[in-house]
This record gives sequence, structure tokens and C-alpha cells, in this order.
Amino acid sequence: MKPFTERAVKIIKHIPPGKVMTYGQIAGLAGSPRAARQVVRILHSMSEKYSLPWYRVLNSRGEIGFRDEEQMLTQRLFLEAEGVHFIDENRIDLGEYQYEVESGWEYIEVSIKKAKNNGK
DNA sequence: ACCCTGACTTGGC
DNA sequence: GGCCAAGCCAGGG
Repeated sequence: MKPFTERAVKIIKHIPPGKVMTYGQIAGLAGSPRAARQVVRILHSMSEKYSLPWYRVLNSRGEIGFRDEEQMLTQRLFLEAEGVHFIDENRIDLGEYQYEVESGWEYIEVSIKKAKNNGK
């Protein structure tokens, strides 16, 4: 797995319950700000394999990306189960739920290490 | 090795 | 607000 992919996977796994991140935001933190589509690819092909909380990733407008009604509903139910309130059929308030990372990738790395230490 | 696929984002009309 | 084009690229067939 390439470094970008590896970092993106770590970031996605690191999103806390009840919070969301956008495709572009993840791409930026992983080191390639314009690679939102790669994040899509990762979610599409690796969610199951790496147990990713895929439903916590939305587009830059705070909407669920799926066009398909059933998949969209599935994602919405996952989020609502974590307390996320929808202001529209498929849209949430990013200002309220977006997981903001202050200082880039380094911060994520530190947080992951902390989480590991807590687990010991 | 080439080709296609993706749930995207941003900036510029 | 909408439409368009460009940027991005690993994994599977």
C-alpha cells in the first residue's frame, strides 16, 4: 500500500463516533489536497477489508455522496445512530459535526500513538 | 502493460 | 445557484 493510501486509511479509522470528515479534508491531511477521488476509491474498495467507518465521510457540502436511495439511507441510519442530526434528506451541518484537525497530519499521528498507548 | 473506475473538490465563468 | 474542466491515482481486470 502506498503512503498516501496508508495515511488516508489511518485518518479514516481515526474519525470519532458522531463526527464526520470530508473526502477533500482527508486527502489534504494524507498529503495530497486534490486527491479526494483517491479517498473515494479507498472507501469503495477497502472499507470492508480494513473495517473503515466509511459512513463518517461526506462531501464538502456535508452531504451523503451516494445517489442510490438505499445506500444513502443506510449511511444516514449509521450516522443518526451516533447522534448526527440531518437538516435535509441527505445533508448535515458540517459546522456542527465536522471533525476538525488543528495542525495537519502530525496531529493525527500523535493521536494514533496516544490511542495505542491507552490501549496497552 | 494499458484501461477503467470511482461515494470528489476547486476555481472560473 | 449551475455548469465545466482539471487535478488526482491505486487496484483490479
